[in-house]
Amino acid sequence: MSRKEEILDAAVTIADRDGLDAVSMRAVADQVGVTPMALYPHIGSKAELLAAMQGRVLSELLPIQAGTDWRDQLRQLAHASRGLARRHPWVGSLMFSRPSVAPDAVRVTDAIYQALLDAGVPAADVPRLERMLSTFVLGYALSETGGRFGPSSQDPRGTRGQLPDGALPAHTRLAQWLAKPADWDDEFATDLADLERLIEALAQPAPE
Amino acid sequence: MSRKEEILDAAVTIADRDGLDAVSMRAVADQVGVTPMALYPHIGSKAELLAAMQGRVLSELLPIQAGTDWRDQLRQLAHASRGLARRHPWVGSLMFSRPSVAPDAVRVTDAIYQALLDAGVPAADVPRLERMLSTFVLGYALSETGGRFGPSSQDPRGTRGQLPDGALPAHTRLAQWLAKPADWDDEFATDLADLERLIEALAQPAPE
DNA sequence: ACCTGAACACCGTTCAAGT
DNA sequence: ACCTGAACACCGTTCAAGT
Repeated sequence: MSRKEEILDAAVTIADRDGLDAVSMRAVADQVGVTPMALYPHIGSKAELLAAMQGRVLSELLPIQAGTDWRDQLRQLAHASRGLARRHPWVGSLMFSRPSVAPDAVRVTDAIYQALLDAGVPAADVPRLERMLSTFVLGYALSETGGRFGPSSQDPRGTRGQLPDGALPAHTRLAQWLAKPADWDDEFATDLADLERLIEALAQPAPE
Repeated sequence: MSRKEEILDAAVTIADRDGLDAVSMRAVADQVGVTPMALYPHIGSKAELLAAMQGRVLSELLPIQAGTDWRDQLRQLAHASRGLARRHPWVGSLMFSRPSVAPDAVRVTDAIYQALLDAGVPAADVPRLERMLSTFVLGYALSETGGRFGPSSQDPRGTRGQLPDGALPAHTRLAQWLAKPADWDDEFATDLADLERLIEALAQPAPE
């Protein structure tokens, strides 16, 4: 194992255990058993270290088993991406801050393109639709791991007190459904099913 | 203007101009003309300062003009949210890290609920669909401002060299459409139109 | 080539002291 | 109540020096 891989391993371990903020050059160096400055020849800078960490965990999405059904293919990739973000809760925020150009990341994009082509989506719409789907999947995963879907996101009881009566008519009408907590697994699957129908609607009758 | 508002103004000004990383207690204190420790009685901690900044700029989405058409309503809110994220490029990352429970943010959610109810979406599906739509809109905005849609996100020519020939068959097939840069305004509008159709598909014939 | 150690210019926050 | 100033335990990174 090269020193660079050793450094990446240490950084990922720290991020998984203590969060991205705990990944300091000093902490990584400690874990490796070396002085902070010894990291620089191998990783360049902290920004490059973060990019390399992202590339490394994205490889966990591979290999993609070539399915015959585009629906299975997209579902598998979506669930795998969400799983990845749950195993490495820090990766979501990194995904939005740079293009995913690591070779393994581009392979994943290619698989999504292929699934959309198989579905019969016009070639001109494929790149846009890939961005839309990955934006949703990454956004959902980041909402879960980052805290947007956290407690009180559904039940704004505390907030309602600060607002005049009747300021939230739709919340009142939906009180019954806002009361019970969401099942994030179910919701993700249902969202994907809706998006699958969106894809079908865009597909042309003759897929080739 | 209270001291707290003065502090929030200073923090937002710095973040808009130099990015979120430039918002340090020391920098904000400097801008206000006071010592760093003088901020604490007013804002509690840096984490609370960030939350307050988020709440403050979200208020720019108000007031929501009650439109008769749910389509107009959703489109306006989506474009306004994207515009907000472009005026304050730091807000996207904050949105994903905590529930939007500021009173003004809940008003926005209520307007979306109302639009979905007007569209005829079953009440049981409304909260889920609101989360799906806002996840997409916020994710799209963050992709633009954060850098995910940045250069080389579409044309992975550099990466392709690192991969064996034929590793990216779908990219090859789509070369023609991947070559020309995307128009992010157009793409956002097209995505919204697709999502509108998704909403229509979920709507029941009798909206009441 | 690879690593160390001191230094620089920063952080958020605590604490005791001033008015 | 509001603010200051010194201090503590951190940052990322440069630089000169060692092997």
